[in-house]
Amino acid sequence: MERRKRLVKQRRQERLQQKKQRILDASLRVFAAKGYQLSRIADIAKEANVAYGLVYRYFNSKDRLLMEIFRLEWDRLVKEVKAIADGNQNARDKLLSVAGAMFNSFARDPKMASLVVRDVYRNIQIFGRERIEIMEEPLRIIAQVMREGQKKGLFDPDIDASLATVIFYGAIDQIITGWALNMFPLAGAVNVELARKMVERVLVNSLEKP
Amino acid sequence: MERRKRLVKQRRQERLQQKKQRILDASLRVFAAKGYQLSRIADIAKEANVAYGLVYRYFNSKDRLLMEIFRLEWDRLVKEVKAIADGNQNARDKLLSVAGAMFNSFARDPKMASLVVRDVYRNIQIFGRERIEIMEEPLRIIAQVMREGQKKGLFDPDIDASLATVIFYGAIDQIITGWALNMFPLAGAVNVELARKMVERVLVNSLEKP
Amino acid sequence: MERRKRLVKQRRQERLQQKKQRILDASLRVFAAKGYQLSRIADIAKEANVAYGLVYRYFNSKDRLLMEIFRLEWDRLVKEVKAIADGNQNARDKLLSVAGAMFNSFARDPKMASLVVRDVYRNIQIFGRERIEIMEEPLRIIAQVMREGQKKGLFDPDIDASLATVIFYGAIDQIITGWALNMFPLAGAVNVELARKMVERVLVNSLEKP
Amino acid sequence: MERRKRLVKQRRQERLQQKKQRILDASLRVFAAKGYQLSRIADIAKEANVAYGLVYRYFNSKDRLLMEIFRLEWDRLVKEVKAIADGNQNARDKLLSVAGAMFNSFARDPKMASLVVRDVYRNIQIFGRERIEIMEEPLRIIAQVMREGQKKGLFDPDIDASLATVIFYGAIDQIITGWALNMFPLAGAVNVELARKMVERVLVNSLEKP
DNA sequence: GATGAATGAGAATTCATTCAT
DNA sequence: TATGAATGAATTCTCATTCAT
Repeated sequence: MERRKRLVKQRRQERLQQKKQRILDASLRVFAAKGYQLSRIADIAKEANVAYGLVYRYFNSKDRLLMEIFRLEWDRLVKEVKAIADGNQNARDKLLSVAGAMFNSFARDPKMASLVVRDVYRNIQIFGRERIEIMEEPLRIIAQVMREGQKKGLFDPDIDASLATVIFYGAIDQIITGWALNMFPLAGAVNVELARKMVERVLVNSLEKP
Repeated sequence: MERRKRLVKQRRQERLQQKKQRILDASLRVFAAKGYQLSRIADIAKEANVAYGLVYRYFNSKDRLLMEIFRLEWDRLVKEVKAIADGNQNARDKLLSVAGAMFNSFARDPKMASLVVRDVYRNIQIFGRERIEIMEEPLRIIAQVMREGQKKGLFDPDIDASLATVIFYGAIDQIITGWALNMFPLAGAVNVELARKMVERVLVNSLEKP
Repeated sequence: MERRKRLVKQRRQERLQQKKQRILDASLRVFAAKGYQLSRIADIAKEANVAYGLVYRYFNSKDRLLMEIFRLEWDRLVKEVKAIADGNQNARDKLLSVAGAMFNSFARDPKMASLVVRDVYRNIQIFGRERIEIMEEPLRIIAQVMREGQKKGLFDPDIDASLATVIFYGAIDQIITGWALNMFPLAGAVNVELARKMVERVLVNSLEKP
Repeated sequence: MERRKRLVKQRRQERLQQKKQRILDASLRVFAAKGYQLSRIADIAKEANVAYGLVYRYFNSKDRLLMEIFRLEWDRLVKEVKAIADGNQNARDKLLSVAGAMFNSFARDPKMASLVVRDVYRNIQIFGRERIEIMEEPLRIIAQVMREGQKKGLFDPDIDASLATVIFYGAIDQIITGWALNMFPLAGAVNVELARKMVERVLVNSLEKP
């Protein structure tokens, strides 16, 4: 008797979770298609096949919805990057792994990446300082790897670590942006392997001590 | 008699031009301060000390206003970049000059750069495909320099020119973004000379044939 | 066998009654704290520790809930006032007793009185004509006492009984309102005895035949 | 030439003022008919024959609109009451004049009085403490007159001035409420003269020193 | 009976844009 | 040309009420 009750409860929980996920998925589709500003909650509700009051039960506002979508992906990425930074590889390989992780993140879910690139970024000011720090997290980690590489004698100490960090991150970000916006000159080609190789060839190698 | 008329006409023209300029300047200040979405035409009109109906006489819409602001700066930059590409330097020096031009462009007018970085860039979907091509112009030119360098035997032909272009452009763009948004790890420091040097050290050198 | 069944049934009834009472009590607290308009059913359900669907099982709507709360107290008061009017005292003492009953009603349950004063009273239009008549009941009774006093030669027949009724009722009501809203000049002091005395001194005495 | 310009400007000013007034009048009608809560800005705009954005140009919100309507009337009343209190009559005549002013205020504009009675009062909590003080202003003034009467030896010093104030004010307010809501036992009859006389007979006389 | 997820009508408010003067 | 009053479409969010479990 007890067991059955628990089962029923659990199943209900699951169904709710599914519904939340359905809204999340629908939002992603809608945001990705029309952009944050042009998306209406009504569109999302329709896409998810729920009443739009329900969107507000799960997410308190349109902003929160965007942030939640973003956090899910971003936290995963940051965690991954952090794990790489905390790993046993040398600084050089860490950077390569970070690049790989970021590229794969896009390959895995291009719509999400698109959304992050286009909307979260642009709306930084709406979300306030707190959010910016979240977005800067990968930069912090990369900077730390850069300095580690210099300390260990692997990277050239004459290189400005801050700028190198920004260059590295910007290069990767732009590649992803190019993919996301289908920009010249990357139009059409999402080749993670090549991107990794080129980052290595053009960027990472040159960090080494001459 | 004729001459006087012409003079009067000319002076009037000038006064109008001045007013248009005033609106343009005001828009830049307002957009830069609050971002495009949060800026109201009323704010701009107030800042420019004109009635807001007047904004519509000179610019057809808020979008046009942003685009026009953007075009002014962007066209200047594109022209400069194009001039560099068409010049007599070798490909390597051309890239360095392009980086320098872009950095200086920011140093000259940080607000404008901010605006471009934050708003134009991220509003691409609103402005439509046509705008994207304008924004890609520098990429086209840089790509062309890359290929020229490879053809001339200066750059390594094994490097993927498209990706190298994106990496180069992304790195510069991210540095400017970092300055504009006062982002970690560049917060506070706008050092054009150092940025140029690091781009050379980390990026451009590695393009050369080994 | 029969008896046990009845007992079980009775106990269940009681439990239900208790739950209804809990909702009623909670509503009172919530309405009193935030006012009718700003109170949400969810607040009440939370305060009562029940699901909010349950509120609808016992009360058909938010309006009904307010009315039911109100009726409980109001009916008690009206009954009391009616009993006084039907009693053996002379008209003069009846009025004093009515004033006392009203003041005590507030002293006994200030929150309820507050609610009546602030919300029921001012929501009359929402509740419709039927409700107004309920609210006018005490006025009817007081008017009747007034006329009785005049007929018996105790009160001055030149006084307009209607106006005197309204004056008497309004005075008492305002005193209670002052207490309920903590209004100047009664702020802080709830002195039923003094209020009774002053009503006698200022109002009731002057009704007598000169 | 100058003069004509000024004239044009002035006429425009007048037309604007008229429009604001038209909105104010329409609001009063709508609020009075349906009550504040049930009135929609759209109703008011329609009644005033303007677009509803315009309502927001003149009044920043629905609340402000109600408050502005209220203030216009209330300030007039308070000023009148204050003038009476500051006048040369003795305290007794001052009270009578205050009662008269309040009654006339209703007779002059019953809809307004209705609105004040039903909505401003009820929404006191929405408008916050500051508003309450405005509403208490007449009470302050009356209390002052009461005390003046006692000091001058005209009124019985054994009477509690605070309570007497509340009784006096409550009586008048209830009479007006009765008229406004067409309540028993005053239904139908708005007789300012009789009301004045009765307040004198039943209330004011009894304040005097025995 | 009890729960709380789901529904969706409803209203306030904003602001780009138009237009009469 | 210049003004700023006027317009009203568009959209978010709330919350009483219903209903499946």
